[in-house]
Amino acid sequence: MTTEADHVFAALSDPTRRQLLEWLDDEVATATSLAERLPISRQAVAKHLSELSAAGLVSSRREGRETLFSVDNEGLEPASEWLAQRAAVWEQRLARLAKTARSTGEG
Amino acid sequence: MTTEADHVFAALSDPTRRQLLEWLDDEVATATSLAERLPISRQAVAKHLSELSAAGLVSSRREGRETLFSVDNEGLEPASEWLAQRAAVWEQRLARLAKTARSTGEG
DNA sequence: ATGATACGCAACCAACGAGTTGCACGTAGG
DNA sequence: CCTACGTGCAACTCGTTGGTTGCGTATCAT
Repeated sequence: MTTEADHVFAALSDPTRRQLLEWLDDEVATATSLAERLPISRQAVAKHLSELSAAGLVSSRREGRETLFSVDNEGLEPASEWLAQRAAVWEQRLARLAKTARSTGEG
Repeated sequence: MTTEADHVFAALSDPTRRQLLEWLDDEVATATSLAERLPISRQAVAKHLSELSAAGLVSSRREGRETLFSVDNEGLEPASEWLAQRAAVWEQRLARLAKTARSTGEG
């Protein structure tokens, strides 16, 4: 089952892309300005932004000759949902274990 | 900055590996038994399990001629921590926005 | 009009990822 | 002992990915 979570998790697996997301939390920026703070080319950054965009994590709007990128934190939902579900299973299991321990210990 | 989150997110980006984690939530299993439910070879599954292990998401113990894999949900923390922080920034930003809207609207 | 700036597209490359097959080694059981 | 089973390791293929460079084009300012 290939779902959205694939792309979101894949997008987040790269430290450069996570860095970009963190920067874009604070400001709207262009690929060029972001590339200046990184040891890679503008095109490399543009590719990363394109992948983030495909994953629904950033959106862009053209303004004159610039393309402004902004963060789209709602896009994180598929990933955090999956994680939350895992955590739920996990905590539920712990709770059940505790319950069993209590009943066997007290009963 | 290459951190643990890299491997965790990368591990989760593959639907087969997420499936394996979900199965291993319910039971302890061998690579062979898991491969029987998937359209891929045992070795392919073993590789996935190896990657999950490297990411700290599963652990294994040898028992006779079998290798039993079990889930290690604590390994999800680096990923969920990062996501939680993003969510926090996001909500804080919304709260600040709401506050500004209120003050400019009422003041 | 000209030059500088910001962009997008395409080709190319090295490295990695997911998958396969083949084989050798330990272990369980007739 | 011998066979069958389960595993691990290595080699190989093939598509993807992160990176580069080069080029063409649109926009802004002089």
